[in-house]
Amino acid sequence: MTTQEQTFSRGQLAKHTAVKSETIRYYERCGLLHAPARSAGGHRIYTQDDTSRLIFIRRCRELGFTLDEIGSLVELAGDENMNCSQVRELTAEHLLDVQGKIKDLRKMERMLKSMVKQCDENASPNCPIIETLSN
Amino acid sequence: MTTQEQTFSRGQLAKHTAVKSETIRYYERCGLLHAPARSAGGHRIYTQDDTSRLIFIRRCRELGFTLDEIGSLVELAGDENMNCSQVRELTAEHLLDVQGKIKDLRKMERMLKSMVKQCDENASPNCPIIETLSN
DNA sequence: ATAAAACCTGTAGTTACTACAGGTTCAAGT
DNA sequence: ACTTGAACCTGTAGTAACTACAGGTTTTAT
Repeated sequence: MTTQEQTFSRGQLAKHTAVKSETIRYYERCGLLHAPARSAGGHRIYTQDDTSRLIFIRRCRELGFTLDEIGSLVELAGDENMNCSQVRELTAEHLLDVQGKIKDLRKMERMLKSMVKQCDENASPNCPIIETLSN
Repeated sequence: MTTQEQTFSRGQLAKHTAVKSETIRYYERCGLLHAPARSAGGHRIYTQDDTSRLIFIRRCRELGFTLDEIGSLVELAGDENMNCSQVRELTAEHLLDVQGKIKDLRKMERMLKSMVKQCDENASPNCPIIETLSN
């Protein structure tokens, strides 16, 4: 007796994984998801495995990994004799990336804050924000 | 006697403003820069005014404003009876945007840091990063 | 049996550029 | 005056990660 595995339509998979159904199709085109089985009428049929994989992908996206990076992670995750250090390296590299972005944004934040503040304290008819931007 | 104003080719404008020459063409297509005068042979001829405007645009970009937002800012800046409060509002809104992004990135940073740390402390053969991502 | 919801495909739009290809003009040196 | 190489011209396509159609087919529920 084979275990009867649960299957899902694209819409159902979308609900279970919180990934939009159009995005699922997109991930298939990108090669992040395997092409699934099809019904007689041509509708995609997904399995539990697809659910796990898609949730994995979604988590990675939430952490800001690019689809390319996720491709590598998925591959590494599925590798029998997986090299944990490669995963660590990929993650550490991405962390640096994120930290770089934070640094840039904080600089913007400082500038913007000071501009708004200047504006609030301003009495002259000239807009201090425009002045700052024009120099 | 009319003041002889200095003019620039696209490449020269690019050098003066630190904006790439292809980008200048792009900004013109977007309507951020006016279509400039042309030489007999069809080359663009820029003036000091274009320089100022482009530097303004570059500063805005450095602060993370979108081209749409910059369009509004440029317009407001050129308005005789400009409403400073509109500029302030646009800036304050953008500041919130930036702060939101920082918040998101910091969350990612925390997660990624903890994943890398787990990995470093790990002795088991399973990769803790992959485990975390798979749940 | 019917009707609505969900699905199918392929394509085009989004942001802010960047990178050609294939041709023309300009500036400098001889 | 002539030549040559750099800079310019146009239009189009590519990037990332989706999203949003249009126009048609299948499933599902009543």
